Amino acid sequence: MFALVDCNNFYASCEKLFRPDLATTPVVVLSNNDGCVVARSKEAKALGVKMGVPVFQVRDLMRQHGILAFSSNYALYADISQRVMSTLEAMAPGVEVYSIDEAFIDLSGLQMLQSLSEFGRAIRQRIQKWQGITVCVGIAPSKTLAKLANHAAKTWPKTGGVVDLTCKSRQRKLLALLPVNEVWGIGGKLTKRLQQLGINTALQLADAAPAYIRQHFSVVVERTVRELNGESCLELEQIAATKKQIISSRSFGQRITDKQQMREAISEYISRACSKLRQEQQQAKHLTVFLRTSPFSDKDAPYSASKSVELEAPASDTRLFLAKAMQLLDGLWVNGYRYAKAGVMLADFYDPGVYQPGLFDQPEAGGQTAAYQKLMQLMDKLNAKHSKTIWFASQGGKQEWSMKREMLSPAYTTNWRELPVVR
DNA sequence: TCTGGGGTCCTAGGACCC
DNA sequence: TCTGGGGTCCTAGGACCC
Repeated sequence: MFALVDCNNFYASCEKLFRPDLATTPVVVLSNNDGCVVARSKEAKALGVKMGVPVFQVRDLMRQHGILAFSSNYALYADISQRVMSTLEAMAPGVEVYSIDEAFIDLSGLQMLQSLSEFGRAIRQRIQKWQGITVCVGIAPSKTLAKLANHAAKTWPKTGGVVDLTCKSRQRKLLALLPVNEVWGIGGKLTKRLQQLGINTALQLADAAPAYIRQHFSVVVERTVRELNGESCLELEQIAATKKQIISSRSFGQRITDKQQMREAISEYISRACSKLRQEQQQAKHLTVFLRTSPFSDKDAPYSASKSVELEAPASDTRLFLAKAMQLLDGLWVNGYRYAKAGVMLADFYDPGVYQPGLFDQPEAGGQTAAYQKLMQLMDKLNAKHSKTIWFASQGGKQEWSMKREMLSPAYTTNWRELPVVR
């Protein structure tokens, strides 16, 4: 038995947390670069602001109704998220942190102690009281059903924010009400293809023969069908799997047309990616660099390209990756385009020390020495206290291309200088 | 003028092996 | 006239998630 705990309007709720004056104000949170709406308070939803819409398309609507916008403040959201998750971890032995605002809980065994809906309500009350964040709880015998139960808890206030789908007949009642695209794992493309087969509701998908679905789609969709029938196919994953790739990329605050600026941006992304890599205690053997113009502009000439390189041996040395990335950039850069975005990707990971080199391999110059390790450790340590204490000259100082964040709220809980003040 | 970022998994098809 | 069968590995692309 699983519970899915999901924070309501998470980013928007975080923004309101230290702003009681905004309790009933419609609020939206924007994506990086202040580009799209990625979260909406319930007031903003009611006014018809759609998820994912570019801000410039709803500017009038926002002005008209006094909708307040915030730039993404990940330092704040990540910290509040951690507090919510540790509250959950204190209440149940098995917790899988699934995303920044939701977690699955293993309920097996807990039934003996109390009713599951009661447990759901207890979670809700405690997080409301301790973190000031409202959550909804869905309870069911499979993760996919727990997701739907949570959806129901969010949709119908009468439920009090907790829905228990233990009972088969309640499951079917809910499934009949929901269109198939509400099911976890069924996106736009699959919805279309399912509809062509006459499958429109979640219940119709649940009642399809698994073999038939396997034949027309894939094992993934087959698993979804089984899960919808209460057969648990997806386990609780408490230990986060080691990453298989690390991407660092950003759209630019303003278009880049100058190669030197692009070198700075790529250097910045390499530096971030390598520091993440060391945090994971991994080494990477594969590097990709990509850049592109805006896919939305119809008057700019489009250009998108990527190049990759294999290192001779896995590494996590920023300097080594910087050098390789600059070589790749030389092969990618074409004068005359207005570049909108670039990024780097590290892949093909190894635990330090396990890679078996080829007989004739030369270790990359400056790659794996003890001195390098000390240098990187020192850099990481300095930057952990205050990010950007120390950086590579190639990352640039002014970073004129860096992302727009014009409506950023304070890092209330993670920066001494930005603590909320009570007067 | 202005449109996010970071991931995972699966499949099909080609290359290659014996 | 008639030209195999079975398998692995890798990659690109597609789909999904939050």
